[in-house]
Amino acid sequence: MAARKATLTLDPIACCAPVSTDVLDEAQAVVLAGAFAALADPIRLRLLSFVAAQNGGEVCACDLTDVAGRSQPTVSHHMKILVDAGLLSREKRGLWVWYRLVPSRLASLRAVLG
Amino acid sequence: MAARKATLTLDPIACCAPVSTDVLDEAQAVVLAGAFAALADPIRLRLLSFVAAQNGGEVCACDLTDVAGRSQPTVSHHMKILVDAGLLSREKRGLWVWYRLVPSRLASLRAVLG
DNA sequence: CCATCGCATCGACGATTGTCAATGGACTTC
DNA sequence: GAAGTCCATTGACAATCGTCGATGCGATGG
Repeated sequence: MAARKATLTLDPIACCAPVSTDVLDEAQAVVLAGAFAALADPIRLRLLSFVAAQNGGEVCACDLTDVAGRSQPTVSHHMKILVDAGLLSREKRGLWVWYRLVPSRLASLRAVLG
Repeated sequence: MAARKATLTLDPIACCAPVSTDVLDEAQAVVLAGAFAALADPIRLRLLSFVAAQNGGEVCACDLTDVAGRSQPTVSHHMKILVDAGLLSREKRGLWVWYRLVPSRLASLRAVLG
């Protein structure tokens, strides 16, 4: 273990002995950060919770502009981010598009925090 | 319950009956989004996991530039974001600054995802 | 008191993000 | 096929973010 970098005459043991056993590597960190970034917007959180609150488990895209209070292109943009992050699945049936939660993805993120 | 907005002659019941019972309100969403935003950067995730990996539970700021691979001002900036988000606590002892996890904060975020 | 060290803050810069109007593509109905 | 509807994509813009060099501030040691 490398010694402290401090050149002051303070007791070296006073500053750490970094036991960096379990630090996330760069690649893992980038992937996880991308997932959390998808949650880092109030509109997307509300959209996600709206999907989660549905009884049938799915929601029609046509209702989302009201929930978000944003224009249709903006909502579409946010939903794409959530889908790309793996948090939602998207299915087109006829004229409408339906979204569902991807619980396993949420679970994996939850695991990172605990 | 409001009827679908669709004006096509498709079966209205084919598109949703939005039972928006539990949607996050705006204020909650903003606070949560802020917390997730703190996790939405690879450097910050690595810094956080580095703190979490410490045996003593705390880490000296003097070791963080090596872990992050970034300049000292940049690391200080990221640590401030993590502290402001309530994920880390900061304590100055003599010349050095020490950081610790705030487990309760992580737990509350985990709860949101499940 | 003065030199030195650890860390925060400031100022500036390019990169990324959230937003909307305009447009396009896929599908349904007539 | 023509008209209409839903949704995605594009292009543009202001705002925010990540980064670093320079500087400032508090603490330590001589």
